[in-house]
Amino acid sequence: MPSPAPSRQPYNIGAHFQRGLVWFRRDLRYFDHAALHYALRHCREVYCVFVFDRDILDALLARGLKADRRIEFIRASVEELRSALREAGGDLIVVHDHPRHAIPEIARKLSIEAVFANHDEEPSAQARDEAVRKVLAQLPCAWFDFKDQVIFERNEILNGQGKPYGVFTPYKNAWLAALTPFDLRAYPTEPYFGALAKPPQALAQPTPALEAMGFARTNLSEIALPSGMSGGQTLLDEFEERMDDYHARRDFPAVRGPSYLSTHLRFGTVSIRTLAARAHAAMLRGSRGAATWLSELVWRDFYFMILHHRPDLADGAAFHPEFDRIRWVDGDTGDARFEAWKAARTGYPLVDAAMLQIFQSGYMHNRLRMVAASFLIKDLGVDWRRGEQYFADVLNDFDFSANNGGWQWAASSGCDAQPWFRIFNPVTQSEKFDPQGRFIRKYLPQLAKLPDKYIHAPWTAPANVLKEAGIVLGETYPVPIVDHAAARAATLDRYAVTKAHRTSGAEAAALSKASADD
DNA sequence: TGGAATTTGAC
DNA sequence: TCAAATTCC
Repeated sequence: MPSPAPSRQPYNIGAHFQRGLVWFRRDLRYFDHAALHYALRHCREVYCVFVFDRDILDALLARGLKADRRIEFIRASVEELRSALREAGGDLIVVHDHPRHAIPEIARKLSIEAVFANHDEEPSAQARDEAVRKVLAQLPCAWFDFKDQVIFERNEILNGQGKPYGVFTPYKNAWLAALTPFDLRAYPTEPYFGALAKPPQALAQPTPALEAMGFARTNLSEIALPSGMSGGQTLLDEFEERMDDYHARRDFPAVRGPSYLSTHLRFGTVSIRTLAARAHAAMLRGSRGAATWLSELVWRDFYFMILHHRPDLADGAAFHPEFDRIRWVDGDTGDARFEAWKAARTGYPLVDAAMLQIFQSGYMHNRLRMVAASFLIKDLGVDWRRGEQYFADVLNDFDFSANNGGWQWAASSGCDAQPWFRIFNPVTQSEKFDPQGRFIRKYLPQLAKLPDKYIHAPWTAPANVLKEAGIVLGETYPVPIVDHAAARAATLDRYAVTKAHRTSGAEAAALSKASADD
C-alpha cells in the first residue's frame, strides 16, 4: 500500500485496523507525536516498539566508539518512555536487533495490520525504512509514515518557480508566511490512550543493558544533560526564563545563553511544535530573543529540507561541486594538523578550549562550532569532511543534516554558505566573544593566570608576563601550529580554484578578443 | 552569522 | 593622527 504524500491537512488514513504497531526511532516521547496519534485513532489495539539498531550500533563498535554518550542518553530516554507508556496502559517492546528483521517479526507475532512511524530524512534511514516496508508488504502489513520532527518538510516550502530554496533568508520568509495554527498544533495522544495494549510476556523483555549491547558507561550523568521527556521539559522551562535575551547572550560561550535543547530535538524527547509555538508566540509579542531562536529552529527545518533534495550530501558531496576541486592539506602534515586539532593542541586558546568542551561533554557552543570548523578548514587547510566526521562521532546532538550544513557553511561549499574568502580570525573571535577569557580559563587552567590582554594569544605576551603566569610555551601550552596570517593567504590561494571556471564579463571579453587576435 | 588593507574625513 | 567607511579577498 503506497504511503500518501505528506499533507498539511490532517492525514487521512482512510481505514481502521484491529492491531497497529508504532515504531519509535528519533521521537522518544508519548505526547504530541504524529505516528502515535494516528495509530491510536485508527487501531483498536496499539503496540509500541523501539529497536536498538544493530546496523548503527555495531558500526560504532567496529570503529572503537564503545563509550558513546548518545547510546546512554537514548537508553535512559527509552526507559522513561517505557514507564510512561506502561502507566498509560501500554508498554514499549525494546529489542537489540536489525530493524528489517525485528519489525516484521514483531508484526507477525502480534498479527499487526499496520505499522506507524515518523519520517527520518537521513538517506540511510530512508533506505532502512524502505527495506522494512518491503518485508512488511509481504506479510501483508500496511505502513504509514508522518511528518513529525520539523514544522515544514520536503516540498512544503517552495519558491515562486516551484523549486526548493537554496538561500536561507527567503526560505525563512516563506516559512513564516506559510505558518498557520495547524502547523504548530500538537498531535494529541492522551485522549486516545485507551487503545494502548500490553504485549504478551514473551515480547515484554527487560530493556537491554548498555553492556549487553557492547557499550560502556560514560560521564553522561556528570554533564548536566538530563535525559528523557522530563529532562527536555526541565531544560525548556529553564530556557523560557531567558528566551527574551537569547539574541544578546547566545554568542558568548561563557554565558548561559542557548537552550541546550539540541540533543532533545535530536531524539524527540521534546516536540518541535511545542518549541516553535512558544518561540512564535513570544516573537509576536515583540521578543527579539524569541525571534532569533525561532530563526535557529527554521535553520533546522532548512537543512532537513536541503538533505531531502540532496541525498548525495550523505556520500560526502560538496553542495557546490566546484569546491571539490580544492586540494586540501593531506599526508603526514594533514594528519598531524587534524590530530592536533582533535587533541586541543593548536596553540589558539579559544579553539583548544572549544575542542576540550566537545571532547569532555559531547557539546560545543554554536559560536565555537563555527570558530573550530573555520580553524580546521581555513587555518589548517584540512578537508572539512574530516572535521564533520569527528563531530558526528562525538556530538550528543549530532544530526547529519545540520552538521553537514554547518561544516559546508564554514567550508563555503554549502548552500547559502559564507563567501570563501571570509575567514575567521581565531584571536579576534576570542576577543569579541570571550573578552575576559572566562571560557578559555575554564577549559585551559594552565592559562588561567594570564591577563585578559594576552589570554587570546599567549605567544604575544612578553616573557616576564608568561613567566609570572607560570607558562612555558611549547611545554605547558603549545605554540601556535600555524601563523594565522600566512594560513589565511594559503587558504585564499587554495580556494582560488573554485572560481577558475567562472569567468567575469570583462575576462570573457578579453579572452574572446585574444582568440580573435590569433 | 568577517577581516585586512586602504581610503576618507574630522580634527 | 585616528577612527569610520569602503573595498577587496
